[in-house]
Amino acid sequence: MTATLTPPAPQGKRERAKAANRDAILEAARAVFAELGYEATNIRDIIRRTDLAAGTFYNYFRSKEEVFEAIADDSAVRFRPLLADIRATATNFPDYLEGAYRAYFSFLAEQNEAAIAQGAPHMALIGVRIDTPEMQAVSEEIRSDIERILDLGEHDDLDLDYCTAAAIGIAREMGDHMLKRRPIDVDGATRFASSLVLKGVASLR
Amino acid sequence: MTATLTPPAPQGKRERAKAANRDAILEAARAVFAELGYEATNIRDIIRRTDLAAGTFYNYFRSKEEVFEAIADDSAVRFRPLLADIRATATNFPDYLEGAYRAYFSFLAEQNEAAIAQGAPHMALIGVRIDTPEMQAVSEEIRSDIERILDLGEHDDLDLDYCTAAAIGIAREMGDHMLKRRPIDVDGATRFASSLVLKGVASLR
DNA sequence: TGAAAAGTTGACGCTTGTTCATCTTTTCCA
DNA sequence: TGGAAAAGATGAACAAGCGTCAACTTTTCA
Repeated sequence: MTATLTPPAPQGKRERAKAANRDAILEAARAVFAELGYEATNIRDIIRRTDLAAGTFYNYFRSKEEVFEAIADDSAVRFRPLLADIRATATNFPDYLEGAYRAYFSFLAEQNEAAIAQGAPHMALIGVRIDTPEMQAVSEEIRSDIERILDLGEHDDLDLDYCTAAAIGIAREMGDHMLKRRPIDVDGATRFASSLVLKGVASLR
Repeated sequence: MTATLTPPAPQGKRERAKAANRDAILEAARAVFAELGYEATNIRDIIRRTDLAAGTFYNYFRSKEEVFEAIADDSAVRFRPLLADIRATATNFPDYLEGAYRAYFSFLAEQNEAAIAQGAPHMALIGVRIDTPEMQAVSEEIRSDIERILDLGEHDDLDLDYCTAAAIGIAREMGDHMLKRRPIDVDGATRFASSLVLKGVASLR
């Protein structure tokens, strides 16, 4: 699928090896989870796909659950800069909304490109959702983006928290459905989601 | 928490025992998952809370994952009749929407009552979502409810699938947030969700 | 009433998780 | 540049937990 974002400097050999090992484990885990599903996967399956020894796994992750979370977290880490771009560009709410949804739906499509191409054998990661710290950070960014760009005043009683939750819920659920359609229609999903929220929110202020 | 819906007739002794055992396992599993979290729980932890033997577990479920799914499924099974009530009563879209959201949010609050009362020790089941057959059935019911009640014609090009997904995504995500607030505000969540969707959808037709 | 069917039991063998003493590689400073 | 110290990898060994199954108990039914 995709390698983890490499931090800027190619530091000492030790640190590079560490990053590479971590990536190798994540990469292998992604593949195995997709192939066997979460429950059926065991740590030896994961480590066998790398050229590392069993014990090494525990230098990086404490359990299968932790690798799984790291994979999810990793996605959030890679998504953040895309969202930052939108934030930097959009000057009004409609543009922000549309940009953010498009960014998310395209990201999702890319992420699942490989799985989709080979007919989605297990899709282990679709339908099971987890909340990681990085994902929460993204939520909070979106929340403050909305607050700023809508320029919410004292007596605007739009419930910002619910508003963010609703927008994100739409993205998640629609994202799953979008991935199930052929051809994958990022555009349609983006238009649908952004106008729904735009008009819905307008009526709530 | 809550016992599984008991089927009408109290049949032969054998069948009654089977249902009771299954319920006992589900009940124990719910408690243990909530206490230890999913990953930390093992099958013996679950079986120890019942007066059954280890081997008996495998007469009912194949794995920990399967019990987990059964718990989720069970929720959907209990939710369905509530939704059926709404369907039977509501004659227009706004009423249906509001009724369905209220039913869902109250159901959610009740489900988590126990956990909330004791300060939510682990909340193992919040933040991890899974899709079970019963849950998909509920989705499909909602989809056809919307279709019928909006009386979608040939050239209405509202995307029914996305529409359902969006409405459900809002419920799920807002539901999590609602549970985190004190006091729990079913009313506020219901109003927010239903007007958002109502106005949003109106603009999309 | 008793024989067959259904279901339960828990000890056992085997898979998987986790640790750790040892070895290899890298760092860094004289 | 040499070599001691630190960091980290290795995999065999041990521990924990899974899932099976032969024996046993309970229920059904003719």
